[in-house]
Amino acid sequence: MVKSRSRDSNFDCVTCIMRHRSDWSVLGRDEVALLAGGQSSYSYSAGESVYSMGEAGVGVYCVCSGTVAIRRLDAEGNSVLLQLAYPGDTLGYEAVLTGEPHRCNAEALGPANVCHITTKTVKALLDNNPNLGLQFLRRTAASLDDAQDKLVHHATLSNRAKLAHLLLILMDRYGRHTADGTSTLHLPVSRRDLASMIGARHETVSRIIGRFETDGIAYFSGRSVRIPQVNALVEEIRPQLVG
Amino acid sequence: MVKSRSRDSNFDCVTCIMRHRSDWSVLGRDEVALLAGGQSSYSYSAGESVYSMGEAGVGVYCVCSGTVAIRRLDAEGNSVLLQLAYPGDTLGYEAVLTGEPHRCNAEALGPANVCHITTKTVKALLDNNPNLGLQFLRRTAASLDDAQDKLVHHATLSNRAKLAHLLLILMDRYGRHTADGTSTLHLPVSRRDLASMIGARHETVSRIIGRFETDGIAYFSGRSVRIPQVNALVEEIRPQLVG
DNA sequence: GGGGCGCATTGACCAACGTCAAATTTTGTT
DNA sequence: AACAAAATTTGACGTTGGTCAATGCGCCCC
Repeated sequence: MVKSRSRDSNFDCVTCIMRHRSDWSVLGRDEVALLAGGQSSYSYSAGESVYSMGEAGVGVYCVCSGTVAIRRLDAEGNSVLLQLAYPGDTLGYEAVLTGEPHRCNAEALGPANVCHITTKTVKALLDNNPNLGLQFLRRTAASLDDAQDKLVHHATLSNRAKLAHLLLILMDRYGRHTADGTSTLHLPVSRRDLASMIGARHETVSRIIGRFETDGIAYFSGRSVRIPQVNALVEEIRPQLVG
Repeated sequence: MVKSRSRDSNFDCVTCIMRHRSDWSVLGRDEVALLAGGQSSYSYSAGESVYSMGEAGVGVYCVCSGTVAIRRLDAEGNSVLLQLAYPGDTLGYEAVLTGEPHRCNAEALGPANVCHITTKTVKALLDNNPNLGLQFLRRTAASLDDAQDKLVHHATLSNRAKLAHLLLILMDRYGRHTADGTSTLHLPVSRRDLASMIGARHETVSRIIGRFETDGIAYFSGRSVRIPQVNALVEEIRPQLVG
């Protein structure tokens, strides 16, 4: 609910390194200038909201640094963490395209820089360069694919398997491998969020963590996780192998 | 697995009524002619496959009549019904856009007419008219929104509530209201598919149906459902109302 | 430094749901 | 129409995971 981001002029699309890994990489030199002209950069600290469910879209947002959590709440106030957005990811274009209010909250998980690009600028760029729209389309299709994979997992895996799977995904971005085969991981989210990501209660996650520790699969201390054998997590995902 | 669709020349994009309710409605007269030139219409009967997971995309598909089920299978062969596609819906463009193989199966649930538009034609149209890409983007964003809603439901609702919710959604398309407030519904899918749509086992769905009948909420006979009070289904969705 | 608040852990309990198996109905095919 | 195959229903049983509640921990703000 906090919204006290502060303006930050240190980020600029023209020189932004992340731009080359983002949807905006399809833009030409002139278009990047147009982008830079319609953009403002903001600094967020942990917990600050980028946009909220129900608000009208006033533009799109591009993550320059940090991690942004995309959440949706149901009628009873249960929060589900749907996606983590990383540098280079563009957020909030659904609201701009459809004119509907935002369907999700976007919240910085830690210190983050996020650029805001006005609706007017986005529409001008989409008119100017059709490849930008196709790029958004590819990105959205990938998100849809990801969401559908999650649906399949929710339908077929146990909570234990889903947590193991989630840890493997987080390993890709937050994990470090050491020489002896041990891996460590710094979780970007709370246990409650972990629970909402796999569709379980936070008490259940606590218990699964306890069982992971007694089974020697992963050891948790706060947000630090030590995983002796990454393969052991992979094994957890198969529901039950016959024989 | 069956794939014995038959060519059918009775459908033609130029005269197709569904086109005006589809993504292709953004096309101009010349573009519709181009579309019609790169298109072939096929008749499918129940169970026939439009495309399958793992196949390379050879174009996009537009549903003219009937219902097409979009399914995904996991490693163990569990099938999850992700989406029902109706006349006017366009399928399979992810594979065309990304060059990746199809991630889902598409299968006619009953007699259906589906048009196939070649990759070449689609790419020409996308080049020609940027609005087509934006239209695809809007559609994909809507699908993503839908999938995310399902994720929230999977995380927060009981199977009973999810089945009630699914029946309400199916009512919108397959339901009929009679004068006395009773509604009837002809299910387009089997109990197994119903189960996979809500992430439950088919035995569980059978039991929930039994409880709906003893509770006087809905009466099932084959694929016919009679619902005395639609509102009773709505009540089922709230997890537990305090007081 | 001292509340106060939210997060996390743990225990006890039990309802919901999955698994296995068998019986029954429906559907499709020859 | 008869048969085979698939879908559905039902029962019995065990496990998972949700609920409620109490306690401890960590962090932020005064």
